[in-house]
Amino acid sequence: MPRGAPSNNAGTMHLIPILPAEPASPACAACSLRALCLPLGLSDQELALAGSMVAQRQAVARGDTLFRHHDPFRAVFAVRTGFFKTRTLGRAGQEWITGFRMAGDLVGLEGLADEHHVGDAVALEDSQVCVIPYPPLMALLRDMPALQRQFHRLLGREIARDQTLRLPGRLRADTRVAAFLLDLAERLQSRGFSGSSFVLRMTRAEIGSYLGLTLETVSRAFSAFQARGWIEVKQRDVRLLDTPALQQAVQAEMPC
Amino acid sequence: MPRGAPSNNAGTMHLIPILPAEPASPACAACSLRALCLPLGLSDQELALAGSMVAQRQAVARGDTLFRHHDPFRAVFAVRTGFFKTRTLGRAGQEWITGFRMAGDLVGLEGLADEHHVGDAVALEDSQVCVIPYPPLMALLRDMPALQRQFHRLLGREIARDQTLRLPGRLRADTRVAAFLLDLAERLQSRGFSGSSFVLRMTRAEIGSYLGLTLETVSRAFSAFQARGWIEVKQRDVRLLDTPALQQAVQAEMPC
DNA sequence: CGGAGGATTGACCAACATCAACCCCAGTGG
DNA sequence: CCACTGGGGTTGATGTTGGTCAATCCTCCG
Repeated sequence: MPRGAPSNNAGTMHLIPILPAEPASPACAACSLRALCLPLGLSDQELALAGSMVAQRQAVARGDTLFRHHDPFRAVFAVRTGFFKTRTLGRAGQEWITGFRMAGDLVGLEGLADEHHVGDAVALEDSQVCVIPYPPLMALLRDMPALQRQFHRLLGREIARDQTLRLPGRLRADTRVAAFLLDLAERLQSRGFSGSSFVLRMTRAEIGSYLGLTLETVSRAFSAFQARGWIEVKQRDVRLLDTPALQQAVQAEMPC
Repeated sequence: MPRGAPSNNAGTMHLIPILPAEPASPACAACSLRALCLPLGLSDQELALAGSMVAQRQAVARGDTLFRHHDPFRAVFAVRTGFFKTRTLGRAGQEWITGFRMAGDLVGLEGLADEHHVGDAVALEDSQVCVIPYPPLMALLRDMPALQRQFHRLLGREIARDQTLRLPGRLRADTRVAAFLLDLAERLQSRGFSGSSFVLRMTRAEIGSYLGLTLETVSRAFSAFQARGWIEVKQRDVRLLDTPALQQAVQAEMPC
């Protein structure tokens, strides 16, 4: 079992690398993530139709890429289980992390812009995604206003998110780390996992790259929070002991 | 004539504050921006329909807001003439600039997320926008696949843009400023203005806020570029003398 | 002509990056 | 079972970048 495998998410092991054209047996209607994902707000009848749009499930092993920079954009992906990072590779090979995606998130929306993906999506643990081919999606959006509305909602969320997440760029280092932990905790919680005790799926270097910090600075921030009794960290296991204190530290610097 | 008025954009003066329900006389079909804006790729017939969707034009005077944080989301706006900044206000009243918008850009897309706008949009010069109410837009997207495609394209561009523009957060100060100038120049050029000689519509403080720098650092970067003969700056007038040098300075640090 | 907001420049200092040593832990092979 | 290896994490010492504070200038506008 790979390092760091004790998973927040159930059912990520024993995956066949690709499940080709499996007709999405437990379709959207039976998916526990439907309240977070595209089908939110659909009627039962619409749910069945939406399920038919999901051409296949795909398993992505830890370390494999879901798509690479400049791949043709054919589909968006909904994460079912697992965890992804999205990144851009520099000419010198350095990695610029642009985001982390978990169950219920859509990945690959940047490809809407010009028929090509922007950056890579890499699985940080064995994962499973629903493949939603773009042309059928477009057609279905036309027929189902509720689906169209929800799709727009998710797109708007990405845009609004990036607009508020630009802000961390101007925060002090440990404030950024605190904001990162709180964001992660909240997203895990909204997906039914514990929001106070979880396993980091990414390295310190990846967190740093995402936040625009070095791995040492991230490590120091963790240590500082632990010294203050706000969190408990041991390698990748994190326990939030004083969420309000973290929130307050962030609020003090953040707008709204 | 207001300060800094010699404008890149024609036709920004003598504006009536609001042009209520003016039926968009020179509709999309006659608009010089249609190749940049929503109607890109529509047939003549579709263009006429699209024009009918634009309920009204609205004039926004320099300093006025187009929408404010948490205003109900009713419409997206297409900038016809002028220049906007989008921002978030902090509790202490400090301003966090999230972007600058010019002719042909859509503003207010973040509102798609949850029926409310996120942040304010403020005109940096006398401007004019097309008001595109959301319900009619949704309906038209349903009937016109080309419009739907283009709408998605613009949304995807926002998402991809934020993903690459997160990067400046990790660049050195003058590299960020160089990237900012180049981005501005390119956008102006693609809209038919000069890409090598233009007037900054925003203050050093606003640039700094956008880039996560102080106004002093922005000013120093400008001075340094000028000393190297790369640009010529005098107050808000900028002339790019050695674009390749600027590009190279950015490339050296940037990925892709 | 005076005032005010914006821009420039300099001196100083704090925060974070860099460099480096060391530790921890899992996996591997003898 | 233990020693070894290597990737990841922690911690400390030092240096650089860019923020802070402050003085001065420029330009527009009343």
